[in-house]
Amino acid sequence: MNLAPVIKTSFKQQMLKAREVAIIATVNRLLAEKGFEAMTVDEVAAQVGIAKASLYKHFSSKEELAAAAMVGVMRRAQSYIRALPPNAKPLDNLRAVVRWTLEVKLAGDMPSLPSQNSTLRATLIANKDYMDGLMDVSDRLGAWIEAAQASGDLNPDLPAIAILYIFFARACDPVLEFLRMGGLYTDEQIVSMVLGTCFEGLNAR
Amino acid sequence: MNLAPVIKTSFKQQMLKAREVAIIATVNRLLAEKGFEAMTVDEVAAQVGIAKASLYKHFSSKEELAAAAMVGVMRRAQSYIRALPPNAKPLDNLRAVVRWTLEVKLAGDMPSLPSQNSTLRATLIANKDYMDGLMDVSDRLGAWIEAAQASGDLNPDLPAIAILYIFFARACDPVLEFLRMGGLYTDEQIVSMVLGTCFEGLNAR
DNA sequence: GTCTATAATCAGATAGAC
DNA sequence: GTCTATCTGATTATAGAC
Repeated sequence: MNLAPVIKTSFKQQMLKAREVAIIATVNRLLAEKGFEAMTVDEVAAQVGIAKASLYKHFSSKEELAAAAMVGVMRRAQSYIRALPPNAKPLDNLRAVVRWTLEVKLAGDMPSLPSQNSTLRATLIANKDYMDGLMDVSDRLGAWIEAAQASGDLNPDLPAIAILYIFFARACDPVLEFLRMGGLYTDEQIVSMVLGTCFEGLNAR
Repeated sequence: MNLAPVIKTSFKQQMLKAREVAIIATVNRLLAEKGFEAMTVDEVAAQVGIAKASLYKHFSSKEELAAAAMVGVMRRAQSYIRALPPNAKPLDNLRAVVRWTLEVKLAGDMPSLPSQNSTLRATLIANKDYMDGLMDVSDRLGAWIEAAQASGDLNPDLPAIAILYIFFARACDPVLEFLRMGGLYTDEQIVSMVLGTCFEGLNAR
């Protein structure tokens, strides 16, 4: 039996897959650094080390490129959340998720989307992987939020959805960069401060 | 005596000034709506109702245009802060400033800058009016923050600069839009929730 | 200063050979 | 699928008449 053809095909596919991973990683970093509007497709191609036309064989538009990066980070969030202990205190798991978000952002791995870009929003909303991930994350966090409110850990007067949004907003909190720019604090200190004020507020206790 | 020339000049200058005000107002709104990158000079000219070339007689670049809007909002912030009662509790004044920021943003009047745009940053840093305003605001808020920490109202374990940054970050907090999009809450409720969680945190008390 | 018309450039996307 | 070369349209900025 001659297995060469199938092996060759598989190898080729692996290479293609690896290239796509490299592309998405580059897009992810550029989205984190400068955002969707400022990121150019030329730049992505140059940093990946391939021709721009080749990019368009993998992804049909700049929006699809960004969406792929967003799906990636959503998947990572899902993995992280699923790996958390199901029997832990809901509040502890929520704090862990927020901490994870802040750490990813501080590491420069959190792609940032423009607040209002209709074409990109449309692409994301049409992306089943992204929307499924978003729903899954929202449902899991939502359940913990309600449990934490019921057990008297989180403020029960706030709508759960508001708390959820406040968590999501940590993914684009500029305070992290502001503090890092000052150069006075370690990343761990910065994360601790922002995490602490998120849950405990600014007031003295 | 013939006063016609001087009157005519003054009137002309008033018209020019009014036009500049209209331009800046338009830029302010567009910056709030879509941000610097997505805003186009054509759009500004069209909405003001003048030719694009005329815009460039008033402002030498798109960056200068944006900077003018930023100077405007900074001046308004200064006015608001200066009008606050100097003998009030520092914490009360700080809450008032944060509330004002949230209300301006919710009203669609808070211009939003891209996190990292080198050319725009350079223009802003080179703009004396902007930097002076920023320093003034920072100094005044900084003094209140330290006073509130000393009096046991704000958490004294946090660096004052971190608290200041957290206040500044309310000017681009996406939670406001998120909550408004849901359509379940009034603007006043939204402001109250975000203001409350900023100072009191998410935890139950 | 305002206008129309146009330059100059840049960025997203594609054609077509290999 | 990858490349070079190119198209197309949008966008910043300016020339020059009035």
